[in-house]
Amino acid sequence: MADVARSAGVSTMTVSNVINGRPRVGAATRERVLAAINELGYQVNLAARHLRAGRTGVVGLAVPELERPYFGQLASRLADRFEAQGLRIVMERTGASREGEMDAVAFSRLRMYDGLILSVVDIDPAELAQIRTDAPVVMIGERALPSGFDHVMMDNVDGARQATAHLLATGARRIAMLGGDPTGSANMPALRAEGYALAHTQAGVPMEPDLAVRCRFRLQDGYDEVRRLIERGIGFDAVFALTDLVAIGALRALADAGLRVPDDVQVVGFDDIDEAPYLVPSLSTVNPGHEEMADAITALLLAQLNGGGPTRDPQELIVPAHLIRRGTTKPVD
Amino acid sequence: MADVARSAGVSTMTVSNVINGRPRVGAATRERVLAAINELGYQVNLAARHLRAGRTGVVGLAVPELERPYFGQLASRLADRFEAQGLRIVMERTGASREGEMDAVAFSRLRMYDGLILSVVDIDPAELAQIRTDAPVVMIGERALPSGFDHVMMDNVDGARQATAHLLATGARRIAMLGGDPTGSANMPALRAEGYALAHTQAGVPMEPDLAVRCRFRLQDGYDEVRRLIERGIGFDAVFALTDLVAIGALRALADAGLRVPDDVQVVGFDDIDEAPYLVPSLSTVNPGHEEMADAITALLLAQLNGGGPTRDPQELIVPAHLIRRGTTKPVD
DNA sequence: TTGAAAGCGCTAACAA
DNA sequence: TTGTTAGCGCTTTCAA
Repeated sequence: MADVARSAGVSTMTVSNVINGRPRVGAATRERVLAAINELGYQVNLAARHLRAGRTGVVGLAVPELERPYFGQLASRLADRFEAQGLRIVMERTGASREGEMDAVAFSRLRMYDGLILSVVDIDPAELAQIRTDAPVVMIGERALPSGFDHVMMDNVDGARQATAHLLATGARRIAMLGGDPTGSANMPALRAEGYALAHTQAGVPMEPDLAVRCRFRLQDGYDEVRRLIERGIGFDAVFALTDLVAIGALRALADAGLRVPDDVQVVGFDDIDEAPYLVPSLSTVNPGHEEMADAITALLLAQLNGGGPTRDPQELIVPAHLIRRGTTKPVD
Repeated sequence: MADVARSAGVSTMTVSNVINGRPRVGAATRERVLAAINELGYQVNLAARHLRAGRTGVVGLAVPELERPYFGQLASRLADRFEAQGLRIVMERTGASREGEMDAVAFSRLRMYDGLILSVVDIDPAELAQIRTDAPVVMIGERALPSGFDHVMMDNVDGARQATAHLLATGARRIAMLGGDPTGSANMPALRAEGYALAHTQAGVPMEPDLAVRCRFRLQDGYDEVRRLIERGIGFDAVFALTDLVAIGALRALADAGLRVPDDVQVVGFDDIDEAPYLVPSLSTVNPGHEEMADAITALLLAQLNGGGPTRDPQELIVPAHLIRRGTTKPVD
């Protein structure tokens, strides 16, 4: 900028004024400055501007994995909303690890982002609470954490309960659950497992431990675990997959085994990803309230941004989930 | 930092040394500084550090849409590679618009990113060439552009040719093409359309203009266009979808119409997204060389980063594509 | 309408 | 081992 100023025979301040389109600059001066900028190929240094301004205009979205459809679709919804406010959304991954998640918080604390939306998976609630940050942060995804952060959750328990209840109502009695994590307590698999158990209790149907299979959230995992159930001769008449991706893998394994969906085995997923209605048969799944979540996240973060940090008491919001009945489940009798 | 220094009774330089783990600091001093940091809740300001260092350790990946599986999966591959080099990948969207793409370049030029990977869709080649930037940039996605940037492409023409040739070899004679853009010349749809045409010419099979349908790359578009073809009574015995997402939409429309795949209508997609092998029937598609592209992109960008900019002549790389035969196509006789 | 001075928070280079 | 100085590139404030 100093070069430009020198070349145009003005002060850096005038250059700054021209660049930022501030009014009180003479036309001739402006011309000269613009010419110099052009000639020298000058470009603003944002790092410096941010240092000065104390803000970046960027909102970070940190998710476990960049390739999970759910997160891509969430990012897209958030980007729509934040762009309308003149803010950029950038997405990065934490690798679903404690470190990655702490890193993301650190990164935003460190003023690269004006605000951060963090999908927490592996971080310890106690550890979270310890983080001292005055940077705007909204947490998403898991259950109520005693963390002191704004927090938007989907209703994992009730969504899973609805899915399982529907399967039971359509006559299923042996429902395999793919992805349940019997160990954790506040994490997503545990919550969805809770809903699965709740529906069984409410319907007075006993659960079979062999049918609760722990697995990760990839296509391959759903496929492998269903195959394994079949090979082990463990009979089941329905599958509740903890994510749609797992459900897609399961559907493939069922087809390979010659089992018809939904006649022999019904399937319900969770997430209602964009692809769900287009599968053959179309996937019944739990819609976690996509638009409402995006709205809530946006509103909470904007409130913090405008308020200069987490001034209010931390908000906790649970967005209602609802079951979408499609082709992989039978109609209720 | 000054506060910390004052509180610990040392200079800011010593604080800096402690924070960055530099060796020559007395143990007692270090303790005192750490205590002060802790007590004051001090956090480094990265904007300042970047201003100083002239680099950010971040590589930007700008793609048309965050929710397209292809890009999520590409991002994941790139993140693996760059993280191994101690660099963060952050992903943002351009909206497939000229402005968005120019913005992305501007943003990186402006030193928010050490380097940028840009998936170009809508930007004008001439305009691109004009951009004066000494920031490391690698372009991906489209055909050779006279742009002066490093550029990694998939082999759109040959991939489409292989897909179409396979359909012709299995007996298909009326192949609908979904997504072809008859107008553009250097863009992806046009290139894939070129491969489609080439295969017809080589096989001596005439093309039917009604079968080349222009559409966008969403699930819904594939669905709508196939429905429309059927409603208009335009017969076809195969579909070449310009992306896998479009293919998935098409498969759904075929199923709705009671057409069996691959017996009545064969289908081939393009991209080989992770979901393709898990569909029922599994999707035959063109693998554009995922790993090779990620390797090439990483190598080119790292070379620029280490060389301090685009010092070499710009490189252009075309990664070979290959057809993956799965369940939506018939075996060759 | 324009400019000079000061400082955002950090660290390289050098001095003590 | 620790401290001083200077400056990265920008913009706010105040003066001309």
